[in-house]
Amino acid sequence: MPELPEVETVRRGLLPVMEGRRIARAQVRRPDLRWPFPERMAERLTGARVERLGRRSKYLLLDLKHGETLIVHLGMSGRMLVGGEVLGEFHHDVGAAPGPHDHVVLDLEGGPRVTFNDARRFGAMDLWPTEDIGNHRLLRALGPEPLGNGFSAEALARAFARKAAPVKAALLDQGIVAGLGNIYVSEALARAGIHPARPAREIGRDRLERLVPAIRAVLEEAIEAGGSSLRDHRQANGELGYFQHSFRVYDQAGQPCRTEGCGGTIERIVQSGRSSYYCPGCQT
DNA sequence: CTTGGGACCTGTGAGC
DNA sequence: TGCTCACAGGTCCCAA
Repeated sequence: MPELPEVETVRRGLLPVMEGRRIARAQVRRPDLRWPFPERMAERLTGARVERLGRRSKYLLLDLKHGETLIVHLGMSGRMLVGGEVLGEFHHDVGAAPGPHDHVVLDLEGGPRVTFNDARRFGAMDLWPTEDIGNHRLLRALGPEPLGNGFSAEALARAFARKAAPVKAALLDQGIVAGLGNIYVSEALARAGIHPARPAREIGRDRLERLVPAIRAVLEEAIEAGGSSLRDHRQANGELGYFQHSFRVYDQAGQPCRTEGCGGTIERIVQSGRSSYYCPGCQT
């Protein structure tokens, strides 16, 4: 579910609710998500003030006043509910009582209740010293932020230099660039005119110079649109999650290519067990 | 070292 | 209506 734009949308939604506020009470309703929760997580969160709410790749980072950071990953189906609103996955269930998938509940002092809900439980949470956050096992091997200064055609050229793997797989590798997922890789490759099966090392410098801004543009536009909402029937908040209407190829198999004068038809292929979408007419 | 496949989970929609 | 199957926005871990 959530790739960088969706996680950033969640962060922006939580910001006014959580930043600067104390967690009056934390409830942990099961022992684990993908991994066991850290020792005594509820106690360590209770009473903690959220100093800063940041993001690294697809991870939310809540810096707490006592020097620990709460690391949150939404996995495939993780959502954050604020009061009755859903941030991150824009399905609804507004106002529903705590359900079987409401795993962590945070009651903020003078603020609403924030609930972490994750049906599939591929998500994760951990607590780690803020000063050492870069060494956390989940964060230490991440590549550059695609919207940051460390990401460039030069950086991609170095990472792709001896990679025989398809460019689709290379861009999903979080150690090469952090935050892209299945949707935005397909969308970025479509914008750059690159076939997803092309071996990464075969892509020339000129095309990498097009790929980098294509990645940045698609992420920025998606953030602007509040991310992408798939498989939802309706929205609680009309301002959120409209980027799915701007997909050029993702989930568009059989549809005509939107590129001017192309006339191709979008195809779906499977690469390392995951769907890739592209236009055979204008992606080479 | 690289690469691909399996594993982890639950929910949903299509087809019969 | 109810069943089965394919598939879903991620990524760790391990075998080849």
